[in-house]
Amino acid sequence: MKLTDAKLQFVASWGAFGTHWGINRTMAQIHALLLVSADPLTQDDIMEQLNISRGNVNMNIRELIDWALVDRVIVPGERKEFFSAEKDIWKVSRLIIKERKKRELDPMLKLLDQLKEVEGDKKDKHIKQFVDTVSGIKRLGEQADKMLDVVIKADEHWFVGSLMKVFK
Amino acid sequence: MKLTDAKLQFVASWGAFGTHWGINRTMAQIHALLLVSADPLTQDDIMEQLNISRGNVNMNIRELIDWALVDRVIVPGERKEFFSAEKDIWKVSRLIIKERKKRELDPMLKLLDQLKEVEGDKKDKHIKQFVDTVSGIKRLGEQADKMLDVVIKADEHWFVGSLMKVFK
DNA sequence: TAATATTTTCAATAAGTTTTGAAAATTCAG
DNA sequence: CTGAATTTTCAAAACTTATTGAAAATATTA
Repeated sequence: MKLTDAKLQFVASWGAFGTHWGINRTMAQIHALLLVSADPLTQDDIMEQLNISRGNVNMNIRELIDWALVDRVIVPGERKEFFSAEKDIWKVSRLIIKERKKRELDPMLKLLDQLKEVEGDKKDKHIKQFVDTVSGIKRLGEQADKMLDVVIKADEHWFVGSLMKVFK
Repeated sequence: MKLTDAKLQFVASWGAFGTHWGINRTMAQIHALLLVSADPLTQDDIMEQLNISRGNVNMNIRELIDWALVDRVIVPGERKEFFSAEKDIWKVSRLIIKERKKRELDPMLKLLDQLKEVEGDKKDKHIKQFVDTVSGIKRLGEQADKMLDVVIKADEHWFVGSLMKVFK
């Protein structure tokens, strides 16, 4: 397979993949394109390669910068802005985990804490089922939370070396 | 907070949560409702409690059964079908991990394998960047794959006991 | 400073996804 | 078997989300 086709397929698949993870298709595609590009690209490069509008590129690039997955790059002698993706894939995954944890897991744990405080007789089977379910999810979430904190702080070497002993 | 309100809020939040994970809002809401219900419910119960149409309930229940998160329950003397959610939340999370791994991670790894075989001079910086990125993602994916396999097979006791020693 | 290039915004529109509801199919009791 | 209850299907409608593109804002050069 030729490089151009391989890139196209990678970008398309990464985009489809993203949609299963609550990430907008174009954002994932732009990210994929920048990941496999050796040099930084301009908005026009991205517009052209992905066949999308300027506004679309602009908004999604900003979102990627927000997630710290993409950086603005100054190219001396060039007036346009260039963009480049963080290439260390372990760092990328840590950035994504960190952001999603903050946006999703943390608020969910806060809510579950409140819901446990439901009024009524804890012996009543309907109350009991509710409290048990909510508590169970909370315990699971807290374990996930701890685990993700460790992963976020780990580097690849530690991760593969130390953690993977457990996961033989 | 009263049980009825707490349930409503749980169902609504779980639904919103689901949309960040590529899961349709109603499917997540039905799942949430069944999780906190002490007894199995019929399609009519769910229609009434969530204010949604019969067709909608039917399609989403089928999807939940597909994921093995919900079971049809026969209630003796009743003509209608009843539905009940798997209540062990650790088992639930393992079922979800298993299914998403199969549907998403496994195909992605297969694709990455093909893309590594791109034609051309591996010394060329554009080829190199592509191969390096794809290989890096593949390595990450393989570690995740192994780790998830262990988690899928683990029970809560092992998980909390043994894994959490690593994650002090 | 003015002229020009570049980036950003956002209302309108398009595309994609979910939901409805009524008709068709199936199941079940008598 | 018959008829009522129940479940399933799926085309059309409603809703949600993503995209466009042109105008406004900003930055850069001379």
